Amino acid sequence: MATIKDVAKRAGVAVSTASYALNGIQKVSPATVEKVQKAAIELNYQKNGFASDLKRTKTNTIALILSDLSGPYYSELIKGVQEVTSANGYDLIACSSIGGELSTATKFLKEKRVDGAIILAHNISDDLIKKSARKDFPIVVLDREIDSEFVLEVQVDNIQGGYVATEHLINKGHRNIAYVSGPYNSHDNEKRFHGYKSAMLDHGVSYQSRLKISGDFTRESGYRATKMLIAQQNLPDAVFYANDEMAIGGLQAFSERNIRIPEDISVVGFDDIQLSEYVAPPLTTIRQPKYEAGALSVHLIFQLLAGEKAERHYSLSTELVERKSVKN
Amino acid sequence: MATIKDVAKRAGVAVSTASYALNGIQKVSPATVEKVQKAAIELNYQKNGFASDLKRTKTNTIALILSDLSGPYYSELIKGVQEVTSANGYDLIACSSIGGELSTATKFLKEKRVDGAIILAHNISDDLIKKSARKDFPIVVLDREIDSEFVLEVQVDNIQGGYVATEHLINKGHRNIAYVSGPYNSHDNEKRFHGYKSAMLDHGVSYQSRLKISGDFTRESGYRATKMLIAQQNLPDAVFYANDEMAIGGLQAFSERNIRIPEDISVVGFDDIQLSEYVAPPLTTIRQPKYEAGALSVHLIFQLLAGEKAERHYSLSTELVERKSVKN
DNA sequence: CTGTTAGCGCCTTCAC
DNA sequence: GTGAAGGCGCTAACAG
Repeated sequence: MATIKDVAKRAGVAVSTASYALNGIQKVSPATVEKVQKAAIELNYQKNGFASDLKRTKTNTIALILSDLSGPYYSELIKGVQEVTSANGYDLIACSSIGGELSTATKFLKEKRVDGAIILAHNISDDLIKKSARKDFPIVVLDREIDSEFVLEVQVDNIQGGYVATEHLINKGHRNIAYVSGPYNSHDNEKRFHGYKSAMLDHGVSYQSRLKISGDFTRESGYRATKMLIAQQNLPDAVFYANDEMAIGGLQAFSERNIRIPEDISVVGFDDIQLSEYVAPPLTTIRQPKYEAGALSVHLIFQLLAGEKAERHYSLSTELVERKSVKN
Repeated sequence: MATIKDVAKRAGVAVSTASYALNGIQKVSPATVEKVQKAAIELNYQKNGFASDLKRTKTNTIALILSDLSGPYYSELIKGVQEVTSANGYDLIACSSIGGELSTATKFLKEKRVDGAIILAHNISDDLIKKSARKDFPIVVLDREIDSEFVLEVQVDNIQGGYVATEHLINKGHRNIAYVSGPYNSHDNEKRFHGYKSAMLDHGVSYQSRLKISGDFTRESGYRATKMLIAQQNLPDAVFYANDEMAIGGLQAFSERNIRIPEDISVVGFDDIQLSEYVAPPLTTIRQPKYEAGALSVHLIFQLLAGEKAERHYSLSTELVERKSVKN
């Protein structure tokens, strides 16, 4: 592997001159630049990224940290992040936090292998995030609240989403509305639940704790929760699932028992994942502005990197997507 | 930012000793190790990853290069790669090749910011791959053939897949079978088509070029191609779409014209994407061993990195998934 | 077991 | 406009 030294030698100049020439710094004569470039090509020279980063203490790349790279859910989010990142001439790498403390994500955070990070990964601790963030290493969190000067929060308004979903059900004449929850440690779940309860309250519908069934955001758990609901005999008028995956699991459970959606019972989900449009019946759900969340997050990172100030908290609103799983 | 020097000073030892202690090299007394660790914690020391990589000329991370990080298609593949990578104590980063020559992917390849790469991205040139690969930087390509000592090819047996799909249609009594193709520059498409033709030939079914309709792997193109097919009046008995996305577009076109699947016409796709199970009717298709492809690829990288020899070409076989889009 | 020291490859003052 | 030299933070001989 040729180094800049080799190039300099071959071009018959000093290393510094070669460096200037290669980096387009207006300090060398055109003739010299050409000589250097020629030598570089002849030697198939490629700069060593690490050495360069080490020296400049800047990587020009930002990381997107996800708990699971393979989740189809992130598609839109990634797109938003990617577009803005490259529009600003930065590089983006995605890394997974699987493995917790030993994960690639943790390593990149701790060792500052990037200039900033966007995090949507439960299994990265608040503590690590707080410790890692600093002026020249801003972090945006998408799934939690962290009180630190260099950590910004971009959130989807889950309370409003939960409220709208529930209100829709109420407006369609439903009163007895069950809530299938996400895991207890999920912020998102808590807020959706909060919205659900508020809507009930505001419309004079009474909430009883038996209406809350616990799930964990997986399809399987939605299936199980629904089975349980069915087994308990007295079925509610409608079910609000804290996410689409669980709703799809629920749909399956209902269909196995020949309970028709929406004739016998109405269903609404949350997220608007791609599948929701295709299941039978197509799922009425709450769309999250994922692309926007991604794009905004990177924007903020660049803002902080540029030394500008920014609000610490952002809330993006959701939108009801009406399809066919709610009785009219 | 504290450096190892600061730690050493605070612990009252030499830098090398601190380095050994921090890296768990059996050369320092337990007492010293403790002293050093204490100092490190007090100073909130974090090693600088670049400096470390620079010195070791090894990053312990491999890159997965995809043309579009946001494609849901890759889910399984990524999982395979991820699991094997972390099982070997390596880190994985995913990066996109959007932007071609200027992309993050290109930069990582050129600057050797990782120890090896797995590539599934049309817009990275063969030339760049050939130039980048070397003994200590093995590359696995998933979507093409490249003749170079340090580039390995892992492929799905598309010919066999195309053959099996077509044969299935023939076995079910179809004779007049259309093929909706992917883009012309796609290796995968070409092989699937090849399989299709072989199966026809082997079963004494004649192929005419009018049976081949061109598409480009997008849902939209499947929709358009199907519209065209319908407009031409004399509908075939069955359509083999070169991928599921197009088949799903086709399903929609048929449904708009009230052409029933599979009563009026049979359909088979290719890929077995998640959606295929949920569309109406559920799509009969060819499953690709994506997880296996990912896992195998990383395995091979590690093998080469360890200096072992490996076959240069691998072919993984596909499998027919029978659902409801083919008439019995 | 511990300390000294020489780079890894590059960038960047500072003199000339 | 060009060259010499120092150092980014870390590791790994080598000596003691």
